[in-house]
Amino acid sequence: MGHPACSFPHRLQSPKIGKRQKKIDQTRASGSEVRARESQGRRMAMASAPACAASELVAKGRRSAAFLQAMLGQQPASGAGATPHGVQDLADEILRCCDRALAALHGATVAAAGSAKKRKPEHGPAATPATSSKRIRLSGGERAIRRVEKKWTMEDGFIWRKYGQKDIHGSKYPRLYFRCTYKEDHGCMARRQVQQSEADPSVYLINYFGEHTCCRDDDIVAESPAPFVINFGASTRDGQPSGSPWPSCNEDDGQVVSETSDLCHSPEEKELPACMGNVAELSEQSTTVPELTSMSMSSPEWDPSDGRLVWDIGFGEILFDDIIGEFTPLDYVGLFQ
DNA sequence: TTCATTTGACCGTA
DNA sequence: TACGGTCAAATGAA
Repeated sequence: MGHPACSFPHRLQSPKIGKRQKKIDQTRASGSEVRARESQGRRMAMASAPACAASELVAKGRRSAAFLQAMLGQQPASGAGATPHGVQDLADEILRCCDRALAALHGATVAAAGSAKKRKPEHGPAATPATSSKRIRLSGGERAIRRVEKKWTMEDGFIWRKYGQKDIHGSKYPRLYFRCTYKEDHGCMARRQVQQSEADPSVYLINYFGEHTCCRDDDIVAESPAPFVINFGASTRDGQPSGSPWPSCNEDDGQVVSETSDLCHSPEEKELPACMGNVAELSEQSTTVPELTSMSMSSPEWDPSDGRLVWDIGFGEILFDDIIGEFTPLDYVGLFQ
């Protein structure tokens, strides 16, 4: 399946490639078909299952911490049974850590997503889209669409194979070159370049080139685990705690499929437009996005006055409803305290 | 033993 | 000629 953006540099047809292809062919000849498929299945599982499981575990941990916090809050404010302040702080810290872990697991896109929605254009001159598409010239001379993303993690749900690293002139951090692991198996031409932001080393600037064709193979689709489904828990209009507002792995309905862009999104981006958000799409909807460097995440907090989760990400408070409601009916959102 | 990563070298472009 | 992108042998990890 060809995509204009997938055209590979013509150097790949050099004699060197013949040498490399020979090695690859040898490797293939030595391995049985069964082993290859097992390996393939393992890799595909690695692509999403661990993140899924980790997300679920962290969400569980967060629920437990939230209950603990609630229990502590029910303790009398004074008297013999009063909760030590440090314990409350500890519970808060656990919640924050869980939030950040979840954010990291899903590309930490929600902060940018939420802020992109709430943020007013006059907030800061340095606002730049976290994602952009433009045409650039590749080394081979051809042009291709690329997508640029800012993320707090290099993980995007795909399995990448690093094939190079280069110190970039005038840049403090090297640029890492990745191609899809399934380039040889499925001819997937997706590539990406990852470089740490100089302004904020915790932020990765990721350039995507080409389109993932590996994820379209029927056999892989059949082997791959169930798509990452968002479960916000049962409707809790009665206010009963029923689960985390964070996504978790669930076979229930409620899967929301986002529109696709010109490039293949990662499975998680496809399956998880809600809650954790998709920085690419959301940022494309808005013209400006706040600088990631100035954002600080904290736990969403329950506002009993109007029954909403409020999320302070450093740009003033953002209503959790605003993030979730963008994609999914609020009835799906299980609010918890 | 297999596979992924590292890293120096090579090549094309500006 | 400088720079960026890619290759592929060497190396290390599982």
